[in-house]
Amino acid sequence: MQGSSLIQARIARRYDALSPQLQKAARFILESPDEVATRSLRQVAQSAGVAPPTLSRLARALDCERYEALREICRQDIKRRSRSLAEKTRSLQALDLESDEAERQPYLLRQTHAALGSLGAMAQDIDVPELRAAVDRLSAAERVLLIGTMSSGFFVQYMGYMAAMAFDNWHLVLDQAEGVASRLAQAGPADVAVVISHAPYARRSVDAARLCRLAGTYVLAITDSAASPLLGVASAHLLAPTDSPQFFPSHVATLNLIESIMGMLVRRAHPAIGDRVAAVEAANRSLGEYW
Amino acid sequence: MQGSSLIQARIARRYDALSPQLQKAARFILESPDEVATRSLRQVAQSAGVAPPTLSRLARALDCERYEALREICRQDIKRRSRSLAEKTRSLQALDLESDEAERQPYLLRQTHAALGSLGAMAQDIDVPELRAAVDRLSAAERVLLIGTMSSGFFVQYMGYMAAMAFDNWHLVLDQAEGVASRLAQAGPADVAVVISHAPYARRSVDAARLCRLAGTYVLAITDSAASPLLGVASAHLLAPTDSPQFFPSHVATLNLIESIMGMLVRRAHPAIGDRVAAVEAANRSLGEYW
DNA sequence: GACGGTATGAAACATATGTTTCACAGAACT
DNA sequence: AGTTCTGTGAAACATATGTTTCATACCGTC
Repeated sequence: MQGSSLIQARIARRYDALSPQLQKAARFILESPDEVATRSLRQVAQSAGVAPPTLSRLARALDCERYEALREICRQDIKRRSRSLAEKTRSLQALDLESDEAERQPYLLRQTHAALGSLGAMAQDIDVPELRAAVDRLSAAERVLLIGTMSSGFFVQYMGYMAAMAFDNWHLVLDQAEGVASRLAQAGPADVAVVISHAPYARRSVDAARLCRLAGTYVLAITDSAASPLLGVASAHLLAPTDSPQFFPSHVATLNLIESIMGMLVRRAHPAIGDRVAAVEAANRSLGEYW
Repeated sequence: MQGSSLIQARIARRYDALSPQLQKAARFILESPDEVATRSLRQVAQSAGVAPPTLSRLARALDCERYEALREICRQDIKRRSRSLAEKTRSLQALDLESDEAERQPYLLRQTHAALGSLGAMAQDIDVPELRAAVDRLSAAERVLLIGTMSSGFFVQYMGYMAAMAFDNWHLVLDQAEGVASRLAQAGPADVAVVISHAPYARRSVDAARLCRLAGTYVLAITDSAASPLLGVASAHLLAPTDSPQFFPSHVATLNLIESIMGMLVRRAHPAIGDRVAAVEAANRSLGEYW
C-alpha cells in the first residue's frame, strides 16, 4: 500500500527480492507500462512471456492490494506524460508559475501559459502530411475564397491581407458585402475555399461552406474542435485549440496556423513571390505609408 | 473500413450523422481518449453518462468492427503521443533556426518554435507594473481610441470587436474612414489611445499617435521593437516580438498581449460585464447567427 | 534418498466485460 | 388517428478476466 506513485520506483525497491519469473514480469512492465495500463492481464502476461498468475502475484509483491492497483499506477503514468507537453514547453520558456514572480504577474502569465499549451497541442496534433496536402491544394487552386464571420472574420481578413502581397487570386467573402452570393455562385471544382470558424459557430459560415462543397469546391476548414459543425461539410480540416483562462477563447494557435500556412505557400511559390512582395512594399513606401 | 488512425479525424468525419447520445459519447472520447484506452467499456460509459450499449454502437457508427477496434485506436493515440512528445519537444528545444537541420524540419514546427520564443520573451520582458498601469488607464478612460493601419489594423479591429462585447466607449480609428481627423480632434486628456504598429511602421499611425499626445491623451503603444518610432511619442509602451522564420513577421505575441489586456480589463470590471457579454451572445444567437 | 520449502503453471472459479435482444418512447410520415 | 421508423436503456447472454486452488517441479538440507 505504501510506496511511490511511480512504478519504476516501486519495482526498484523490491526487485532484488523477487523470484526469477516475477523479475521477468517486472522488467516487462518497466519497459512498457502502457501495455499494463491499456491491455488485460492475460494479454500482458502473453506479451511478457509469463503465466497470468505471475502478474497477480507480482502486484502483491509490489505492495498492491490487487492487480488493479498496479494498473492504476500505470494509468496515472500515462496521464502524467500527456500533461507534460505543456509543462515542458513552459519550462522551455523558463516561466515558473509557482514562483513569487508569478504572484506579481499572474494574469499575463496564465494567458501566456494557455497560449503555449495551445500552440504545443496544435503542433503535436496536426497531421503534417495533411497540412502539406492542404497547402498543395491552395497553391494549385484557380481561386481561393476566404470565408469567416464574427471573431473569425478578422483572421480571414488578415489571411487575405498576407495573401494579397503574393497572390492575386485570393478573394475575401465578407458577410457584410452584398457580393457574397455572387462570389459563392462562381465557386467551382478548380477553386479552394478556406473557412475559419470558432465556437460559437456562425451558421452563415457553415452554410457558405456547404454551398461551396456542393459546387465541388475543395473546402479547407480551420476550426477549434472535432465537434465543429464545419467538419461535416469540409474536405479537409486543421484543428487549432482555443483554451484560455478567460471566457474569450484565445486565437493564438489559429493565428500561428494561418501564418504557417502562408509561410509554406510563399516558400512553395519561391522566387517570383519575393519580387511581388518587394513590389508591394516598394509601392507602399513610395506612397509614404512607412516611416 | 478504416479512415485515419486518429480518433479525432474518425469522429470528425461522422459526427454530424450521429444521434444525440452517440454525439455525447463521441464528445467524451474526444475529451479523454485515455479513458477509453485504459478503462473498461462500462466504466467509460459511466464516466460519459451514457448506457454501455451506446459505446458499442458508437464504435460501429465510426466504422469499427467492434468496440475493441475503437479502443485500439485510442491505445495507438497514446503511443503516438508518448513517442512524438519527446521528439517534438526535443526538436522544439534544440532547433536552431539558422542551422541546416532547421531546413529539414516541418515548416509548422519552425513557425511554432518561433511563436513559442516570442511568447516567452514577451512574458519575461513585459514590465508588469506598467502593464497594470496601462490597464488601469484603459478602464478609467472616458473613451478609448484604437489606432492601427496595415497588418496592425486587423489586430486593432479584433481588439475593438472584443471590447464592443463589454464596453461602449471604445472607438476604432480606421485609416479608410473619413472621420479620422474629426475623431482625433476630439481626443482629450480623459481619453486613452491604443496604437498598434509593427515594422515597417506606418507613418500614419505614428502621426495619429503624435496628434493624440499633443492633445494630452494618454497613448499606449503596442509595438515590436525598442527601435520603433512609436516609442518617441507614446506615454507607455508594451513590446511584443515578431520573430518568424519567414519574411512575414509573426503577430502571435501581439495577439496574446491583446487578449491578455482584454482579459485583465474584463476581470477588473467584474460582474456586470459578464451580463453584457452574455447579452451580446444572446442577441447574436436569437438572430440565428450561431449554429 | 527423503523431507520441508518455494516457485511455477494448468485448471477451476467467481466475476466483470462487451454484445445482443427486446421493449418502449417519441418523432415522422400517411 | 394510425403506422412506421429511429433512438434508447434494461436485461440477458456468451465470453474474457483476475484470482485462487492445486499438482508438480525444483532446490537445498538432513
